[in-house]
Amino acid sequence: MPAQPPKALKPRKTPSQPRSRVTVDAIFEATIQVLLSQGMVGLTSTGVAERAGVSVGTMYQYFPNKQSLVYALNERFLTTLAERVEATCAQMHGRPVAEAAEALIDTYWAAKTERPELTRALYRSVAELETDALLHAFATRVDKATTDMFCRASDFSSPDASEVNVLLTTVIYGSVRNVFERGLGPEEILGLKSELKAMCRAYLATVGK
Amino acid sequence: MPAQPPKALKPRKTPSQPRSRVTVDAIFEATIQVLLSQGMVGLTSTGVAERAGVSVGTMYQYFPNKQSLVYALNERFLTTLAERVEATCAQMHGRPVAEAAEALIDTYWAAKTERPELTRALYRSVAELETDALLHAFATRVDKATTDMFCRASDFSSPDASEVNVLLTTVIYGSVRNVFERGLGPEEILGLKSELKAMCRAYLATVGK
Amino acid sequence: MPAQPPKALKPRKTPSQPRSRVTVDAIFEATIQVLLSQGMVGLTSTGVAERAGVSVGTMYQYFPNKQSLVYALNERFLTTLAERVEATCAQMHGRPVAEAAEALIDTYWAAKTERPELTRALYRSVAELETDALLHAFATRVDKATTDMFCRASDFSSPDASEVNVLLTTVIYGSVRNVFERGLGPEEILGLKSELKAMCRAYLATVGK
Amino acid sequence: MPAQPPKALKPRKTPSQPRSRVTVDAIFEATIQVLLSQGMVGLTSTGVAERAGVSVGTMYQYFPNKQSLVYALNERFLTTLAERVEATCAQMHGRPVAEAAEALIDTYWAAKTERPELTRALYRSVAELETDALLHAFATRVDKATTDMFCRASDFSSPDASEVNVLLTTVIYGSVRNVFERGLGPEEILGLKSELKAMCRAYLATVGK
DNA sequence: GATGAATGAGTATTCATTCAT
DNA sequence: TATGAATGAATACTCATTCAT
Repeated sequence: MPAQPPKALKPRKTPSQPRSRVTVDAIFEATIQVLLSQGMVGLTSTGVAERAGVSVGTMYQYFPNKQSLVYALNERFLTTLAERVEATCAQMHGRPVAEAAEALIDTYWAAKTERPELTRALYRSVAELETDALLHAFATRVDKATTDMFCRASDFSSPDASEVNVLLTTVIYGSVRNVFERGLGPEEILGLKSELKAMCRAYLATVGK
Repeated sequence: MPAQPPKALKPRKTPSQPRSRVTVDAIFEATIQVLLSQGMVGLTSTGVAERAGVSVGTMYQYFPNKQSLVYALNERFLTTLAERVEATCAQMHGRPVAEAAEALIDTYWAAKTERPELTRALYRSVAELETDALLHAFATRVDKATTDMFCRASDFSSPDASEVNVLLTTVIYGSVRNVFERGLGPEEILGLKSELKAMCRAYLATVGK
Repeated sequence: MPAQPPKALKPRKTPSQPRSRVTVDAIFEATIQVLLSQGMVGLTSTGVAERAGVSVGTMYQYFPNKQSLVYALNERFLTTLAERVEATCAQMHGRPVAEAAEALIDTYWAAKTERPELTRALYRSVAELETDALLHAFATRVDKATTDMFCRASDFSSPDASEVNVLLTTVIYGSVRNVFERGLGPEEILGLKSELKAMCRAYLATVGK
Repeated sequence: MPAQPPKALKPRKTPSQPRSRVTVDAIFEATIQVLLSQGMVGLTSTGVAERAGVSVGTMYQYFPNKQSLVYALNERFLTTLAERVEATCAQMHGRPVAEAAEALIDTYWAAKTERPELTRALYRSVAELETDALLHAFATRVDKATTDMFCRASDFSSPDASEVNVLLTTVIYGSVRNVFERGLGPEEILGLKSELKAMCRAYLATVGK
C-alpha cells in the first residue's frame, strides 16, 4: 500500500536495528491502547510515549508528528485487510460468483469484526487525517483482486465485471461500516449478514443472464 | 429528533425572538462555511463567531461549547433528512415494495448529494462527537417510517418486515457513505445507483415469495 | 519608520481601549526588564508575560510571536532615535558643518549612552532578528535629515554631500557600536568622543576646500 | 588568543593525532556551512555532525557543547585576523603614520570582506555568546601591535600614542561593522574606504603638530 | 443582551547531551 | 574510540471559555 503518504506523514526512519524495532512496535501498541481507551481526542504525544515506556523524543525519532502515528496504524491495518481479501480472492478463483461474493463478505466481515473497538476507533481516526490517498490505494489494490475473482468465476457472464465489482464492494464495505455506526447487536448482525448474502445471490442470478 | 442530546451539548436557549433567530442562523451558516473551508480542525469558536459577525460572548449565549455547535448542525441536517424520508414513505404507502425501495434510494441519495462537500464535512464531524444517541434517534425515527412503508406495500408478504427493513436501509445508507469515502466520479455514481436499485429489486422478488 | 515589518513580525492588533494600552505598555516594559536581566536567550514568552503580570494568551493577542516583541522594541527605540537626530538636524540648519557634525555626535552618543545596558541588549537582539528592513528604513530616514543638514551648512561647499554624509554617519554610528563592543571605560569614552570630533573637523576642513 | 575562554567553552581535547585533526577540521567546515545556510538559529548539533560526516558522539568528544563550536570558530578567525594585522604592523614600522593607518585599513578591510557572508554570520553569532573575554583578548593583542606601529612611525610626535590608537582602531573597526550592517553596495564601499583614509590622514596631520 | 479582553491549562515538538553497545 | 538511539527538560503557541464593562 505504498500510497505515497503525504510527505508530512511519512515515518522518519525505518527501524533496522533490533532495538529500534522493539521500540517502534511498542509505540504502535501504545497508540492502539490509547486510541481505544481515550479516543482520538485523548491521543496525546506524551500519553502515547508514556504508555509505550519510551520518551517523547524517541517517538519523534520515528514519527514526525502525531498524525503520522495514526496514519501508520491505519496503513498497517489496511494492508493486512488487503492481504486477507487477496488471499480469499485467490482461493475462490473458478468458483461460482455467488460463492465468491459470499466469501468476500465473510472475509471482510471477519476482519472488521475481530476487534470491533479497534475498528470503530480506526473508522473515526480516519476522519481527522488526510487519508484520501491511503484509502484510494487500498481500494485500487483490493478492487483488482475482487474484480479478478469475479471475472474468473465459473459462471460469470456479465459484460462488465468492473461494474458488478463496484456495486458489490460498495454494498459490502458500506454495510459493514453502517453496522458499526448503528451499533447493531450481535444477533441482528448475524441476520443482516446472511440477508446480505441472499441479496447478493439474488442480484447475481439476475445479472448473469 | 429529541434524542436527549448529552446534556453538555444541548443548546442553551431556544431562540424565540426574531432577533435571536437571525443570530442563531448566522452562526449556523458561519459554522458551515468554516467547516467547508477549514475542516473540523480549523473550526475555532472565535473563527465561527467572527464569520458570523457576532462576538464570542454572544455565541456562547446560544451554544454552551464548541461541540454543541456541530452537534446542532448535525441534528438539523438529520432532522431534515428524516423529514424527507418520512415524506417519501408516506407518499409510497400502498405501492409495490420495489418501487418503495427505489423511492427511498432516490430520496436518501438526493439529500446526501445536494451539497456533497457539506455531507462529507458532516460525516467527518460526527467522528469527533458523541453522536451515538443522535444517530440512534435518527435511525429509530426513520426506521419506523420505512418499515411502515414496506409493511403497507401492495405486494409485501415477507414474515419479517423489520428484518427486510434493516437490510435495505443498512445497504442503502452504507453504500451512500462508501461512495463518499471512495470519491467515485459522477458517472460511476449514476451507474452504481441504478445497479443498487436492481439489486434491491432482485432481492425483494426473492423475499416476497 | 513604517519599514513594512516582515509580516510575521507585525503586531496583531493595535490597542485602542485604554485597558489594552496599559497591557501593551506593561508587556513592553517587561520585555526590557527580561532582556536586561536574562539576555536574549532567557527571553521566554512565559517569562515576559509573568513579569508583565499578564497571561501568555494576552500577550499573544498583541504579538504574534516572541520575535515580534523584540522587533517592536527595536522599532520603538529606533523611532525615538530618529526623532532626536532629526530634531538636532533641524536645529543645526545654517550652522557650520563642523558644528553640525559635532552636534550629531553628541545627540547620537547621548541617545545610545543613556541606558547603556539596554543599548547593548538591543544591539545583540538585532542579530537574531530579520531586521534588515527595519535598519534600512531607519538609515534612510536619518540619512535624509543629516544629509540635509550638511547641505544647508553655512560653509559647506563639497560637491557631493551624500558622500560626506555616508562617511560621517558610518564613522559615527560604527564608532559608537565599537565602543560598546570593546567595553571601554567612561574616561576613555570621553576622550574618544572628543577625538572623534577633532577627526571630523579635520576631515571637513580638508573637504570643504 | 589565550583569553581564558569561559571554562565551559574550552574545547575538550586539542587534536594532535592526524586523524583527529581531520575530524576537527571537518567539524569546523561543517559549522561554517550550516551557519551560512541556516543561520545561527538553524545551527543544531546533529545538523553540524551530519554535515561533517561524523556522529554526534564524536563531535562531543572535541567540543563540550554547541556554543564551544561557534566560540572556537570565532577564536580561529580572530586569531587569523590578529596575525594579519600584526604582520602589517611589523611591515609598517618606521613608515609615516598616515601610511600606517592606511595599511591598517586595507588589511582589516580585506580580512573582513573576503568572505562577507561568513563575516556577517560571525558578527551575528557573537551576540549569542559570552565573547567579552574573547573580544577583549583580541583587542588587547591587536592594540599592542597597532600602538607599537604608530609609536615607531617616522613622523609620529603625538604625546599619547595610545589615545590615537584607540581612536583610529575604533573608527576603523566600527566603520567596517557599520558597512555590513547597512548593507552598502560595492561602489559605495570603495568610496567610503578611500574617504576613511582621507579622514585619518587629515586627523593625523592635525595631531602630529 | 452584547462585547471582546483576558485567561491559562494543555500540547506538540525540538534539540542539547548522554551512554550502552 | 566511534556510534546514534534514547532522553526529557524546555518552550512557543493555541483556543475554549469566562466575565467585567
